[in-house]
Amino acid sequence: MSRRTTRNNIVEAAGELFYRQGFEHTSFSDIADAVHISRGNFYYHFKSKDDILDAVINERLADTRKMLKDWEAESEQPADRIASFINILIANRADIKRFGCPVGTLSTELAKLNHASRTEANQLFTLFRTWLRRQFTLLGRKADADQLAMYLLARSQGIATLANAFHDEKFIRREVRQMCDWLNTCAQEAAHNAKEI
Amino acid sequence: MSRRTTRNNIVEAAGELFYRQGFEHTSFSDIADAVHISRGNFYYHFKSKDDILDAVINERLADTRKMLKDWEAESEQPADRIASFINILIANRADIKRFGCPVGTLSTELAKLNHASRTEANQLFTLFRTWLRRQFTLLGRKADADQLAMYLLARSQGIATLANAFHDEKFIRREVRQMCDWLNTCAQEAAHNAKEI
DNA sequence: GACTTATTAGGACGAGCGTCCTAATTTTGT
DNA sequence: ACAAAATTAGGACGCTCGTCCTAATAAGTC
Repeated sequence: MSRRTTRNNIVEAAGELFYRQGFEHTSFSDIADAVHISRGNFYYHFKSKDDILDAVINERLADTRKMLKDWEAESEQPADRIASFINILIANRADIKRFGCPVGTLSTELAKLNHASRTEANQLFTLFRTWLRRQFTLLGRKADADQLAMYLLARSQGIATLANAFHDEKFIRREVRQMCDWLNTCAQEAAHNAKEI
Repeated sequence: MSRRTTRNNIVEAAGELFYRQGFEHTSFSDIADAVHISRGNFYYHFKSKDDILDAVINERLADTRKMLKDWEAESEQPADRIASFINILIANRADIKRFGCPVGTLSTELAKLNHASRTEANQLFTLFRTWLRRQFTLLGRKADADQLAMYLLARSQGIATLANAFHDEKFIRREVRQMCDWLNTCAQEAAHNAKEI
């Protein structure tokens, strides 16, 4: 897809390091070592560390938009699409156990730093929220679609936080199973309501 | 209770700053300004910054133990005690909106820093987990007490994370209401099961 | 009131940080 | 092949950090 430019390498390595070690705790030297370039050379591609962060966030936003689009293409049924969302916890369980949720932990860190890019980072949450809301609407839960979206987002966040704290993958599996059950109940209720009308 | 010593002042101010700005992002100068003491003078009371963190964590552990004990003393019914837990989200909603959950955000940060006191900090989670588990057991849900405890912990964490990201207190109120409903259902089921036996 | 101990102030230190500058090198276009 | 442009390396900078040291002051003891 995108060419293997130095700039891309920097963004990729920085994104990974920001996720694993946190934004503040990641230095230019860390990134330079990962990309195998000189430290002082960053400023040809970016004008500051914050600038790198913005690039990382924008890439994540683009990746997320693509992922959500793919999920819509892959599944006809909104319930199946929502299930795709739930299952990222399973797909990324090893990383989540070690580093938490990439979206949530970044949002939390930037909030503490009172960082200018807070808002940008929180757009990641908004992306999921809006997308989930639409799926729940399609499912026939227009009235409380946003509440359901937020419920699912919050629950996923909590699972990631605790899985990370307790280093427990099995907890993720169990909770995902419960969330899938909940989703089925949700879908059945919606179908039942639809019949009544 | 505890005397107003310089040491106590340091721990208190550091605890507050670690919560608001994060551990790493809080410098000795920040704490010194808050306590109105000289910067170099910390090392009479503590031997390192990590040492201050340990003191902060230990104080939080002690405070939490006391709080849990008080909840047990205040309420006879386990369901009411669990409700006390749920309601800290309401009591602390303003701080949670601004800074997230003190337990969760510290755990998340120390995980990224791979800090030696990670384990200590996560004891805070364990405290709540064990206590909640006991209450659910008393409620008659011995078989899945731990799962219910983890569910409640995780959900609370997620609510705090999203309330912080979206700067939304109303979301806290709504979710707390739902959790209380869930708790009531939980208690009724338990009572029903008890009758059958 | 002198002496010992406890506590504080304030600055020095070395290291690491983000940033910036310039010279060298590689790539590109003709 | 050569000039222009793009890219990189490497070090200098000013600053802040955690840490440490020592002199000054306050508190407590006999």
